[in-house]
Amino acid sequence: MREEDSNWFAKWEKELPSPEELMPLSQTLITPDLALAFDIRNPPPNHNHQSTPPPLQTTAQSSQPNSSAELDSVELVGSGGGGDDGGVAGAGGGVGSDEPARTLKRPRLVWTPQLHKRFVDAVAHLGIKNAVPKTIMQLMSVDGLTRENVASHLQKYRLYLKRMQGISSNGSGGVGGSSVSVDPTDHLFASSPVPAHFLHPGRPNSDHFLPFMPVAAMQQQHQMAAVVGPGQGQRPHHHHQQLQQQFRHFGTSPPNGQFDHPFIRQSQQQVQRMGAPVHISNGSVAPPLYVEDLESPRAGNGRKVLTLFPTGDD
DNA sequence: TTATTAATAT
DNA sequence: TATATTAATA
Repeated sequence: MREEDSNWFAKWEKELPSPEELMPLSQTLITPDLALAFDIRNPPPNHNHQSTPPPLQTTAQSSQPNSSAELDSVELVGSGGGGDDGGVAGAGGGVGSDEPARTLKRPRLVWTPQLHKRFVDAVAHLGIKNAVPKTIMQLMSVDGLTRENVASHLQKYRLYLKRMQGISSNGSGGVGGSSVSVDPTDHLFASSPVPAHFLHPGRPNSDHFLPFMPVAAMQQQHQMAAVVGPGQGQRPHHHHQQLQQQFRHFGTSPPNGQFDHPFIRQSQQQVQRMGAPVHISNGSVAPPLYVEDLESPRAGNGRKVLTLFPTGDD
């Protein structure tokens, strides 16, 4: 009975990111606006406090076919609105003179599977209870991520979870049968496993045999700005397999559906991240790490997009 | 003040 | 389409 719970719990825990994965994995999401505002173009010296991981990429990820440097995180695609170019004016040109860095519009954030995974992991760690935008954002430790970003994503994610709950007893063997099934829009969410308790929050005693989502090989977007122009469909994707196993876990929480984390304390403003040297918009900002201008990979119409990906695995 | 949600905008 | 933004509400 309970052991079953422990079962999935252990299973799930295995997938959880280790502290080492979580902390240092801070993504380098830099808002171009911020960068521009600071007029930074080169990476400032890394002021580590003491034990910050160095050069990352410890694993056998030696090959980075990316000739464009190890730009591993940010990618912006210019936009303008297909066919419509008159939108630039205004603040766009004035950047640099004033310090509108405070009220600049950031480019759209692209939720890559990796980023989403961090999101899910964070929520899993926090428990549904504490999984509120602010907290999630803090736990994620992603540079440049705003509460709004998370809130927006969380909203959609919750809807997704709700949809998933709807289909519990669906044998759905028929391929050509009914409809309930994969929504093309759920691909992103499907790329990350959903903790069981997410689906049934108030059901500690459910010995439902969880069908478990086929987390087999899912689609994976490579580093590519997912920009789509109006009329231009973005269909073809790259298929890749991703498998990252991690061990090590902390947090001894009972499989009750929710738990909270002992650490991650937020006083008021100063969030002592476990060591993530990330600080961004929030009163004082430390110069971002680095920015790099990349040419739009394939922006049909050119929409400003910000995509960040982690040190990933390929 | 933040969180949540629906509606709406880009 | 995916994400942002807004407005209303708790």
